[in-house]
Amino acid sequence: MNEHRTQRTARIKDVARIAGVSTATVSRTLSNPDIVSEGTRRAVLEAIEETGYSVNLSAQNLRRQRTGGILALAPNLANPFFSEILSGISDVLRGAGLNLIVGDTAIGDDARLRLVDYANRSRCDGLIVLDGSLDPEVFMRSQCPPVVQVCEWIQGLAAPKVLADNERGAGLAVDHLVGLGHERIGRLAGPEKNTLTQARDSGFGRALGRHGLVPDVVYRGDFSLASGQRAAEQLLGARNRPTAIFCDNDEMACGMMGALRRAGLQVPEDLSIVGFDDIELSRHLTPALTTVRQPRKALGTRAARTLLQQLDGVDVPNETRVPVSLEVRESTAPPAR
Amino acid sequence: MNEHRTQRTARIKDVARIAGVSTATVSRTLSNPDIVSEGTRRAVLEAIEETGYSVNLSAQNLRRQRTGGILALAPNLANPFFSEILSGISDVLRGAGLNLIVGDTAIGDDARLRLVDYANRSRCDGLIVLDGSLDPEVFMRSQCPPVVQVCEWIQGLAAPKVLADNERGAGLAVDHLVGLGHERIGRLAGPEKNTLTQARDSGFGRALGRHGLVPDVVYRGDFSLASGQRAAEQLLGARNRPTAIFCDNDEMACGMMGALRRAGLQVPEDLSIVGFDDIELSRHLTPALTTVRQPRKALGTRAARTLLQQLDGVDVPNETRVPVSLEVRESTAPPAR
DNA sequence: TTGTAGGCGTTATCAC
DNA sequence: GTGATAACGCCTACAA
Repeated sequence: MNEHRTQRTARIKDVARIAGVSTATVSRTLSNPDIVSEGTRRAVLEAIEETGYSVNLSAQNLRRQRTGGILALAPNLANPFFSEILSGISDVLRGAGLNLIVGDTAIGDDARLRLVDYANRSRCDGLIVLDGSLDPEVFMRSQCPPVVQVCEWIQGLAAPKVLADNERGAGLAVDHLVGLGHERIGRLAGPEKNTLTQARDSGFGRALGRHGLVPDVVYRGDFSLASGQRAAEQLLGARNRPTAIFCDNDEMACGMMGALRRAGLQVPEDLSIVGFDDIELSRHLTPALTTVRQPRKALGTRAARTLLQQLDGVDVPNETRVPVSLEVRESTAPPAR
Repeated sequence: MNEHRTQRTARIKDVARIAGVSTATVSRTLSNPDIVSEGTRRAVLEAIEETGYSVNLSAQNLRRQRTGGILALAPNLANPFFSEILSGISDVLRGAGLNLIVGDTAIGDDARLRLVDYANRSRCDGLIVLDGSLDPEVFMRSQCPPVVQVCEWIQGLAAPKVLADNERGAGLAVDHLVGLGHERIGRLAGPEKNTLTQARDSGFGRALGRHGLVPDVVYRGDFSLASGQRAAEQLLGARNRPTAIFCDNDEMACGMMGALRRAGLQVPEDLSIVGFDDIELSRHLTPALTTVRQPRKALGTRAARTLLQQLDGVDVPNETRVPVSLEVRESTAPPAR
């Protein structure tokens, strides 16, 4: 209870002195309590309590040759889609005593250069990559710690992936729309080179094919609300509209729906819309959005667990598929006669 | 170019040996290039290039008595409101060579205990707190590094705050509604003990007072879409409805609006709604939401800069107010006659 | 301008 | 069971 003037935070030495043992014993008490005797342990714990000691992580990390941190690389921190995945990652890492360090890859030109610094054993013990547009080479150098990819993935990077079942999701959307009677089904897709978009494109095409149909118009967006709005404007200007649109995420669907309704078009009466992700908002829209549900938190936790296994030297599957499901709400209906 | 079998990553010693200098010189070349001679510098940089050396941060941190990380504590990573602030923080920290470590405070019962471990100099060089519901004591212990609070703040914690001008925001909303002719203005507020809600409550009441009015009904929510929906249900069941509602954030406003419209009520014809935050979504809703704009990214960057100044020993203002503005859109109109 | 050397705080190895 | 002690990799007086 006595206040020292110099509030220097306690070191392991201080604890050792007060407990009347060596620093080695203090260290053991903390990391391997079973091998110290009952009495010593108690003395040490008391001294720790008294001094308010907590281990210096920089020193511990140096000694243990690790950093205690996992770096998550996301294209856009501000996007709720990614932040919920991060939340899942965070949960798992905390349990493992690891810090979650986040890196926003959506920055200036120097971002790619910097990445080399970050993908380094001295910076982090592992990487979780949520951005499929990054250069694979960075992650293939020997200094780079283990990597896991989530949601999106990088062409040519062999690191394990944790993915939603995108093909199946697209299939569910198509089956639903065709079941309602739609035959002219368009698409609001993500960027052409995005692996996730490609997977859904392929699922979309195949599912249509099973029903003897072919894709109608395809618009390109960038997953933003604004790009949904832009696609709606294109759609409104077109002569021959599809009766339904399958969007690559809920935000674009939402942006599109807003613009369409503002222009006087009725959803779903004039046009059915299906989204992807099932962000929380979707059920609160009017009309509530029919969408393919993607368990984002689960994607995050799975990714983090996969990475931890890798760090433990356990073999992990090259690809983990997380199931998706269709949430049918109000934005889809049979096409107008 | 020669591949070693053991891909041991290069140390400062290796660089020194190859460059034919001492490790001290290598270190100086990196941290203070001006004090080494032109030729030596070039030799060292070449050796660094050749070995692919990058400094070991654990060692550097230990030596420098720092951690290289700033911990941001947010109540809910999955909430886009916070994630955009984090994005601003991330930008600034990266520029300063600091890692952004994120901690989700919305976790199990043990969270509060753990906090003590995290608010520690050996864990991070500084803290940015986005959660006003935390225990102030944790941040007042001597082991705790400098703290900055953003958006919300903790009663009894003296750490500098970076805040939106909540009182004024509420005032803008009220002035707008009163200007439209509303006299019975209700409120969908956040939790009673939330400091941010309190500030807006007070701004709300004062602004009404200036117009000779008093607050109408007050609903309590928790900033979630779902709680907006619940408030709408209460509202729908009430006899004597206000003609306008001022909500503490856009998500509650959105949840409320969705539920009202689903029940057949027209916004803004039957009820005007004003939100707070101006999240990206708000302009895409139908009707587009009138809301108080809060520059979230700026809040993040200001907070981060304030913290960096504190770390540099610069005096910082106890409170920084970031201006807000009213975005008038479609969800507000004169009250029905 | 450059080199030498001690120490940052911890843990693992080796004795006892 | 416990205690010395030698690293972990880097930086910075101090000396040259």
